[in-house]
Amino acid sequence: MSGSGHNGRRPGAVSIRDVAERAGVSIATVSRAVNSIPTVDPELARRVWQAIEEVGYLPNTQARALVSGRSRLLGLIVSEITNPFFPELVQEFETLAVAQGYEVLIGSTNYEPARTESIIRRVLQRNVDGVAVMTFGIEEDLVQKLVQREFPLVFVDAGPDMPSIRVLSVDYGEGIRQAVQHLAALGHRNIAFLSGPLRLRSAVARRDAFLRSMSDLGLTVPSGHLVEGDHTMEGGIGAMEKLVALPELPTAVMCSNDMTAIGVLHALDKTPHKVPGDISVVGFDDIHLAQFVLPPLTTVQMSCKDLAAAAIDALRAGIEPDHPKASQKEWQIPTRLVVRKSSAFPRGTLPALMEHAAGRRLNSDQD
Amino acid sequence: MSGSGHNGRRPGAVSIRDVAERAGVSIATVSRAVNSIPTVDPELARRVWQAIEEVGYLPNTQARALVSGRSRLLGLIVSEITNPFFPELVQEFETLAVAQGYEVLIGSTNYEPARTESIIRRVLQRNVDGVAVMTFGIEEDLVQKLVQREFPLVFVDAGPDMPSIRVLSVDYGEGIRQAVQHLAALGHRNIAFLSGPLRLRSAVARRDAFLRSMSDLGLTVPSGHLVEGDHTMEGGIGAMEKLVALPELPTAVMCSNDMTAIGVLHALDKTPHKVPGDISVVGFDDIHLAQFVLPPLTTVQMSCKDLAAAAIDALRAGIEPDHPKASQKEWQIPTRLVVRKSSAFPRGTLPALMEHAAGRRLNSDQD
DNA sequence: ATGAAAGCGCTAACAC
DNA sequence: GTGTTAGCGCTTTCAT
Repeated sequence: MSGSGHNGRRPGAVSIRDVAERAGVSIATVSRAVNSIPTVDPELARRVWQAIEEVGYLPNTQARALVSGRSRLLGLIVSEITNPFFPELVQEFETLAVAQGYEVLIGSTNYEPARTESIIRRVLQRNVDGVAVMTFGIEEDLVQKLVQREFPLVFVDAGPDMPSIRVLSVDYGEGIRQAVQHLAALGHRNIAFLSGPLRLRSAVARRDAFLRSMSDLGLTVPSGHLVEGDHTMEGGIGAMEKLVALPELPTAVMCSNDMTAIGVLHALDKTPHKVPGDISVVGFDDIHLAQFVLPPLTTVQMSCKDLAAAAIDALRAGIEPDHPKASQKEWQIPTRLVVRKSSAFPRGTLPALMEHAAGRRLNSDQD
Repeated sequence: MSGSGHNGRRPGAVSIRDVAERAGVSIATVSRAVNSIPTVDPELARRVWQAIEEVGYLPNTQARALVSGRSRLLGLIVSEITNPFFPELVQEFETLAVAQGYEVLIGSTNYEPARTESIIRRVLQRNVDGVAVMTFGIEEDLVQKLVQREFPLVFVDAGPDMPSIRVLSVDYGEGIRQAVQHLAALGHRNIAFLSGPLRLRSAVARRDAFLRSMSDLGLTVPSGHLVEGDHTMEGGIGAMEKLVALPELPTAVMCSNDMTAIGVLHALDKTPHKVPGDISVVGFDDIHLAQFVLPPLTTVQMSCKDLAAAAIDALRAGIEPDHPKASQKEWQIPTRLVVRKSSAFPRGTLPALMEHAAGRRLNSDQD
């Protein structure tokens, strides 16, 4: 075994030299075989692969990264990994990244500047090839430091207009319009909206999309029916309690995300109001949990898979010099309504009186 | 700028040579200053740090790892990142690791051999310093390959008896005993158990702890009241539906994890049985969600923070030659009952008749 | 206390 | 087509 330098090298470790020696070739040939360079003699290649097998060789990623200048490491920055939406995103991102030969360095900011700072440093030091910032909000410092180093960067919704920056543009409008139209078609005229924290760009975008959809239909939203939440279940409970305390209750509530909607379900469970009989509830995100709450949640789907796939595609476009989409700057992410059981006719409408017959046809998901 | 080799070095990157040049010292001195070697002249050190500041130098982790033989990378292998327990664990693990100067390479096996295989390869190639296997089950191949390379390894519950392996020993018995005694004290005699998938060592341990606690109290469990679930909400729903179909319903149901218990809550919501009026439900894990379901879940807490802290401590004990606990092989993880609102007197018992008065005193959590 | 130089494992240019 | 070699950025001897 060749490795016996001054350092604490792991005893079991095997280097390219061990393979070369065993196969009776030079280390360059081993390297070429490993990297599938076509010009290597088939017979030699065979010997190399056999030697690799025999000694259990695995190329050292650090060394590769050092010499090639590419770490094959992708940074993924999310706000909080405890919010159920993010693990699903992380999972998809990781799966796709690994499938494409990349590793993922995850950091969650928790909206804390200190953590954000630390993540940036780590990402820089590990020399990641690119960073996807999926915080759904602007973190100014973060942008600054990263932009300055000319890292390929992907943002959601946001994005200073710089050459190294690509943007995933979520089409909030489409899904939310579908949802509002769905509720309006059922007969709802009085629809409240529980927003996310308005410092988040995406929360503002969702709220605005809702207001636009409403006014397009000639519907108005009294200011009391626009409540700011914080994208947590607790926030949803709090926001709904505010709504319930109002003299006039809306017949439907749309939420900026599913966790908020689930909070609404919980808050209403403590009141005599039934979902969807008295109040319809619509979420946003379509997290896994949404299908399993009671009643199953009607929600606007923003597919984690779409998001993750687009993020990686955009990142690679920035990383790999001759990627087909190297000059593309924007990736569109669609959204769409998924109708389940938390939305129905408002009580007292004619369709509601005919509920048994009509409900089957109009409010159908899987039946 | 020194860096202009043959490779695609990032334009903004700054190397140790740039700092040395700027400070008018050798790269060795820069290295020493950066690593706080005491023998470096204070004045020179000051100049070095100033230069570092000016050029925005960050040491390249790959190079450091290559020469030192230590990557300061910790592998964390979990079963499925979509199960809510794991993100919480990952979050804690990551926070603690970063605070202690380590990075985390996460992999989720999803119980798929192909993914497991890929994770091992990645972990080996990135030359992680140690791996925490928190899958709560044995994955034979995984153990084999990792053990063979003499990686410092941490397992939960399991663990072949090898020098490089440390074990986190979760004390399932204590928390589960507390839970069973809690239910028995309330008057329950007929307690069912919904286990996890029995191929998981930890699921078997939980079930056995339950059975032991029951027999210690002289209580028996008819075989129909022992149902195998799969640690998902869907599984909990399915298992509870089986139980409901039985001629004699238990008055309390203990579950192998919280997701199963939440499934039980959902299943019962579709029946006339009320929780906790008709049936008490107890979970295991104490995930974040447990406090927010309806009713808030009485559960056995296995603290993620404890688990993560112990895992990192154990890993470092194996990695760092003169760690105080270098020879310790086992870390104890306590569990404890957290009483919330999903457990109460069985209907028809005397205490239940006096519920209003007694419930306050005996079934208290935060009131 | 400081600098020169070797070398970690690998890739890529260059020579043959 | 293959081997030799320089060098990625850094730490760590070994001289001084």
